[in-house]
Amino acid sequence: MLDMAKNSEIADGIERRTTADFVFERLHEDIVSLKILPGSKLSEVEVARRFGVSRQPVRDAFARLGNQDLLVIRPQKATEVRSFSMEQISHARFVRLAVELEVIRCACIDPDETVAPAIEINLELQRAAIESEHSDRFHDLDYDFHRLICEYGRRPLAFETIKECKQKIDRLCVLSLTRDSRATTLVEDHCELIKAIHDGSVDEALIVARRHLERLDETISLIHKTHAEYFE
Amino acid sequence: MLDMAKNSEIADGIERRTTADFVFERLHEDIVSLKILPGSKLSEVEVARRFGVSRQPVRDAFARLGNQDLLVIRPQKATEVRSFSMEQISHARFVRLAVELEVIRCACIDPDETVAPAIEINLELQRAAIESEHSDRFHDLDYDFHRLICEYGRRPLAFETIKECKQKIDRLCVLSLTRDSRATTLVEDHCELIKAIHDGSVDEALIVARRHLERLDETISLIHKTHAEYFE
DNA sequence: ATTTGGAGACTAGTATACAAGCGCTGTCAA
DNA sequence: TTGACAGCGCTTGTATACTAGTCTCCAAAT
Repeated sequence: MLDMAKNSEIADGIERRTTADFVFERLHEDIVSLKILPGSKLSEVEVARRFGVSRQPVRDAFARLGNQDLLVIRPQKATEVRSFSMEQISHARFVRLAVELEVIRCACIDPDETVAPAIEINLELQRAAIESEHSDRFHDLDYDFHRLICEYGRRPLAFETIKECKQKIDRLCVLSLTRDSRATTLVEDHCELIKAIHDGSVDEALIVARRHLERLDETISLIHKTHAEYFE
Repeated sequence: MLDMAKNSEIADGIERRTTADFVFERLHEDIVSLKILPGSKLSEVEVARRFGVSRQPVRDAFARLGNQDLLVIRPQKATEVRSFSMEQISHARFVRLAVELEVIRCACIDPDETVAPAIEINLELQRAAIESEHSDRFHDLDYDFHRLICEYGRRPLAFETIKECKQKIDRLCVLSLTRDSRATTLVEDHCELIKAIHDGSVDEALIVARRHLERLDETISLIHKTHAEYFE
């Protein structure tokens, strides 16, 4: 309870970390990992008591989470964890697809070849990860892969946008257990994509990318059916 | 000073409006319209005094503006209005382009024809607006046009994303005075775009859209040269 | 002349107290 | 039995006091 005060002091190596930061990160993690389920009510005072802080930093943290669409805050009403909306999920996926496609187009036209080696290494590691069946490891590598693609297309900031979309969808996909079974297919997609970009065949690359991201859709609609209670 | 308290009470027709909302909106407007210039320092107490409220709602408003990248807030340091960054502007334009292209692709493949009449009317009004040289009116219609395109492609939420990007760029473009001279060209773009979509020629539509959004680039780089002091 | 140290006036972060709206629940009357 | 209404406990919103960093400027020492 009180030990967090110490944490917030010791961890300020580069930037000053506030209590609000701490509360925010903890809550964020709990919400994204579904330790706190959609629809749950969160009281400022209750959370404040739990963390041993005053309401103020909790309030700040709530506001930030609200801005990320994770909480719905209404004056004088209990703020609650936002439940999933098929529209929003679909929109996040749409934006991600749009941005990713455009990044790939950039990569085809004017690639930053200094990034190419890193991609090759990443692909190798992906293959290794699925052989040794480290699905967490693969997940990290997949994340890196899409980041590298953005750098390859000289659009590093695009990954920030992609990341935001990804987070919204990932929160949902925590509910899915079929993740790793698809890993092999996903790696194949990645390889095909890189090959197409190397060959400079824009259209082919875009088709592969589209197919790659569409694989999520079945997972999403499956979850929609099996976990309807978390949808609004 | 105190009259705003009344304002916040009378305006809550649909949803409860808080003092923080009020402060946020006022500041937002002032920042976006460049009444408050990039680099300006904003003090919580000073703003609170100016609006005749306590620091708390101002703090909330600051946090929100910070989340929109309009303010840079650092612990124990004066928060200031974020100056423009060419990277961010360019990124916003990139995301907007990506999303808009994908929306148009949707509109070509599976358009919501119930929206078509509204678009026709909008185009007519655009022509009327530039003839009577109402540039503000044209700006509103342009806004509506891009909203309608999203509905036409059955992606209404996409406009929210486009709007966010637009806002970031528009804040910069307030500095430009050459807006209206281009109106005629822009309307022509709009018409061409709609025609291409109607004809179902996806590639043509995408080319037109690309060209349309690229027109912003010269304006942006012009401002970058003439107003370097507002860039970081 | 340059540097350094410290006072004071800033900054934002936090804690606490109070105000005010919403919703439930229990009671009382029809 | 059922409906309405009052009151209470919950929620968040706001105000204020206090803490603690940061900056600036000026004076004193080198």
